Amino acid sequence: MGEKRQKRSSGNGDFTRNRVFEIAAEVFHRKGYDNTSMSDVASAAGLTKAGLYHHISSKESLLYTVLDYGLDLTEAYVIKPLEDISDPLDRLKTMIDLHLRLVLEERNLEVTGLLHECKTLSGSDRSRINRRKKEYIRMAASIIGEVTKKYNVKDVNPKLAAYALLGMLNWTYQWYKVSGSNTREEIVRTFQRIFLQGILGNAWIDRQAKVATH
Amino acid sequence: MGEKRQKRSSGNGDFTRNRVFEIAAEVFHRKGYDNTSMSDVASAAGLTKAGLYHHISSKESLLYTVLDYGLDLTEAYVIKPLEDISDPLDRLKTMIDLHLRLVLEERNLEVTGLLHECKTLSGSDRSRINRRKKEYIRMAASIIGEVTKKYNVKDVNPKLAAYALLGMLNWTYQWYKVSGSNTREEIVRTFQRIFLQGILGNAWIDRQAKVATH
DNA sequence: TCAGACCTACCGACCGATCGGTAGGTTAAC
DNA sequence: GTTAACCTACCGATCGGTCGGTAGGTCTGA
Repeated sequence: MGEKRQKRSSGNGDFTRNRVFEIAAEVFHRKGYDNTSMSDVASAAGLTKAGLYHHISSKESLLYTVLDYGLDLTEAYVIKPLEDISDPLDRLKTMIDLHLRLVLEERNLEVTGLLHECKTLSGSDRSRINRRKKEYIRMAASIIGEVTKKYNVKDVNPKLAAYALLGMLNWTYQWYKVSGSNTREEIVRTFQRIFLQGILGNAWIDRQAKVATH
Repeated sequence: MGEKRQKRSSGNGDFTRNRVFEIAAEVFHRKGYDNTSMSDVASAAGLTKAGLYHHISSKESLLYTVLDYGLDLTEAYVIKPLEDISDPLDRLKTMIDLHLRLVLEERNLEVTGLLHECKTLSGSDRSRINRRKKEYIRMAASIIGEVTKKYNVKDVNPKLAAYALLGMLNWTYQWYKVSGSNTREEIVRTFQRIFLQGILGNAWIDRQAKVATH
């Protein structure tokens, strides 16, 4: 947001367009999508409404772009890095870490926070977003399933556990303040402990004891 | 919702008013507050807009009433019953049970689900709602603190744990379907296990073993 | 090199629709 | 006849979106 205002010229279309997306994400997050008028977005971007509409086609498409970008972030910052981790428990532990770092980062929070209130999207747009969200849940449940299998935990439904975990992680946007008293590291540590000890029990406790003596 | 349409008459004011609140909660929940027009609420209640305004003073006050009622429900269905339970662990376990039963009940979901998107409220209304919400968080953290103290758990921050728990519980409104494959009982059992074993570890496992042999 | 065609980027003014809310009248019960 | 419970008809404001037009850069050909 610290970028200098560019002189009007041809050829910097993508620059302005991306700037519009960033600003729209911030304004939508701050005021809520429905409470944000296109004039609000325009003036926050240093444009008039007509000027804004030169870059986008509709308010809804603007929201869709922002939400889709939020899912791109999730893929880049969480899903992709996990592919390199072979041990299920390490993968799950890292997933909690990366997911929290994503949603607690101020710049990303503006985007990812919006993902939970996309009722406004209609038809195909909404189902495209929902499909990507469900894929993420599926991934989480799959990791949890591998972990419980490896440690022989029988009485945990992976899908339900995934819902519990995503609730813990995503709910942070309701209470986390960057300037608050909880550091990100403390949150990560606490949530990892609650969830992993929660599903694994003794297996987790033994492992922690082993790590401590090394 | 199954109530017969009443003939116009004097003296049934409270009846109609409460009906308006219930219907407004349902419509707000289904379409979102900002996307719901007062004509929508009115026609859902079998009134015209002017007729609706005979019973309420503004759209915002209507939302406030609904949210406040949601917190009344929480107090009646969760907070009050807990006061009779002296053992901290029992109290925490029961709280998870009651909270889930509250938010998974279709009729209440319409009201409690709205509590998470009250950005629209302005000034004193919002702070009044937020105060009651914070009181609930404080209560949860306090119970957790008692439990960890009793079982000598040192490395769990009760406030952070409370946020984790409320995340698990409240996030259900994002995925729970009454007709879905998970029964309420299964959800309650799983969430109790994950959270209680998550913060207590061996103490919880030992206790479960003891209960099983009795 | 320079005129002119063409482009992107943007603006002021405006549109139809819809919003929350109201003024003032009507009906029915007591 | 008073009053609660509604109605029809309307208001000003604001919404998402568009229109015609313009400033100024770029490309092309003579």
